[in-house]
Amino acid sequence: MNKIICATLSGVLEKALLKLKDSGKISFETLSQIRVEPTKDPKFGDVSTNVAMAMAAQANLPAPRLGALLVEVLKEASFNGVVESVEVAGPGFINFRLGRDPWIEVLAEILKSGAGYGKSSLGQGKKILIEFVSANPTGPLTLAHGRQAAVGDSLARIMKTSGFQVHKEYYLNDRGRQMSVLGRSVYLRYQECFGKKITFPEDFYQGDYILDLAKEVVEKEADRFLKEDEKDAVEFFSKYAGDRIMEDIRKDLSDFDVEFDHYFSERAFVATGRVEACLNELKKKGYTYEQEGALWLRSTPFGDDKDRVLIKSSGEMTYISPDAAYHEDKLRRGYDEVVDIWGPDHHGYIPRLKAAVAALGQNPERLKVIILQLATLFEGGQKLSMSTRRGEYVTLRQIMDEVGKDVGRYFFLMRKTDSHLDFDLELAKKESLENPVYYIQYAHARISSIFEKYMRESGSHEEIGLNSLSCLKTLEKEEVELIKRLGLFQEVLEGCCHSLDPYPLTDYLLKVAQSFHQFYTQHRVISESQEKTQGRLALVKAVKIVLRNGLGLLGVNAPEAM
RNA sequence: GCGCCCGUAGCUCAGUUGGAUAGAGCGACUGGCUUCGAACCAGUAGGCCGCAGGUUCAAUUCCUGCCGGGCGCACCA
Repeated sequence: MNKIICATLSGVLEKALLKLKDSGKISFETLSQIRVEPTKDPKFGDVSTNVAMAMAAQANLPAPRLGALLVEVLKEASFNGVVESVEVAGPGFINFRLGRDPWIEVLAEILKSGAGYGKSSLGQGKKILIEFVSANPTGPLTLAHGRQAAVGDSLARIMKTSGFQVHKEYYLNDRGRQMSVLGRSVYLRYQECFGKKITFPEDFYQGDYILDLAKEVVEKEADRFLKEDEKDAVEFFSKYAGDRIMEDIRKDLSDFDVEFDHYFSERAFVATGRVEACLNELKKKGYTYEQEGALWLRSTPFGDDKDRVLIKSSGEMTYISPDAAYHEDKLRRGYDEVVDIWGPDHHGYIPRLKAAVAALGQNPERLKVIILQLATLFEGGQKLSMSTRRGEYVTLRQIMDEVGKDVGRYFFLMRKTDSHLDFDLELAKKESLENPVYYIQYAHARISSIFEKYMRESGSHEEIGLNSLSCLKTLEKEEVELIKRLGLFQEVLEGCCHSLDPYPLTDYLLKVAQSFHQFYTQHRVISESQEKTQGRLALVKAVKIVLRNGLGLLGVNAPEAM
């Protein structure tokens, strides 16, 4: 909430403690850190502190007794109308109840900042590179990519708002074995189109889209690849299929409101010779050795649990070679922190990559990996099983078609990144109270409708603004709760940055909507009293601002009407 | 076997730098629209916070050991 208030109060508390010490009523050596925090339950007042409990042992007094002494001193202090009452409760908490003014200040700040409310300088301009999705261009984006896209993009938006410079990157794995298998898969289907008998290997891409791509080529190029050399043909098909699939991926992302600043091509990167240079550097530093025809990285001294192969005995690079070079490159590009979002199946890869990066002379601490747990799709309590190999999976496109972008994004974000997510399609499709997205959007639409009614009936077109706040002479319980909630916005965003997880914001917005609905059913905004009406319009406008800004960070629309 | 994640209400989950009587949504039950959108609100029922120790004024939270579930431990990516 209002940090200034908390800081002021802790200053006052400190003085009170010293005063008690001077008067000989208590004794202590060092002042333990004073914490003043918003309460979670209004019956404990608005803000509370644990000093009495923290200092009890030193002062050699029971906490409630020390609390009582402090309250006595505090009652004599002047708070300039900020604090209404102070009392000691429970095991020794000192609870403050605030007067009207601090709450009006919170609203003033929101109305003043408008679309900028929520911005902070937490990041101090630190440069962050966040890499996510990075799906191989060998098939459509799936449910799992959808969650990554939602988390990565929303986290980037939140961090930007919190004063970080954020750059979003997609690592395009457009070379290597996978691409060649893709090319071969399409090539086989192509031959099949001309009635040629083929056997389609199990580890090739099974999905229907492979056949679709083959048909496209038949249409455009007719049978010319039947005559061509297989190697040339496969090369063409790899490139063609990869490019076409990538087009679809970009379209999917764009429709999901996820825009990358940069698509980083592995093929182009390898072509620069940087990967080789890194391998040479490792050799030169003596971090490699040859064994059984392969080149190994001595990664164990850097915290890995075994050494890793960089170049296979076949002469091909393993995945780690270009990946280590890529991460070294990212760290050298001048970012303070480099964040990756990976699936849980890659978590074992973290020590390996960090070791490689460290061997290349970069500080592995600057590399942060978010392991995003999987999402399982449910329909009416029934788990939908997926198998990429069999070509049975649900695509992000299907999700968007079925539930829409707003619901999709919100659902992907409504669990911690650490937690497995059950995505209930049936619930997501419901346009009812059970669906949290509608619950929040409904609050926003309701407020819009209040303004519409007000404009219509009063004929006024004046902006409701700061000057209306003075009309709020007194505050009802529900109004205080609502304002208190609104004031927590920045802190919630800071929490998201700290834990690298947009989840807390989804929960917060739900609570803002709840506080609003509670207020709404208890009190009327537009009433007989001009003054009350003006004041409450200012209040709900502030609610609208927070909902809109918050939803925007999640990539969810804030509709005027539903 | 080793590593990571998760065990909290019937179900899905919050509870992030340790705080007061452990919360929310769904489901169940009860009540509230002549009034700004009832896509809403109020109330009731429902708990060995997986188990056992430890750290301290205070542990769902931190540490250790077990139990149960998921995932990983490649010259795959």
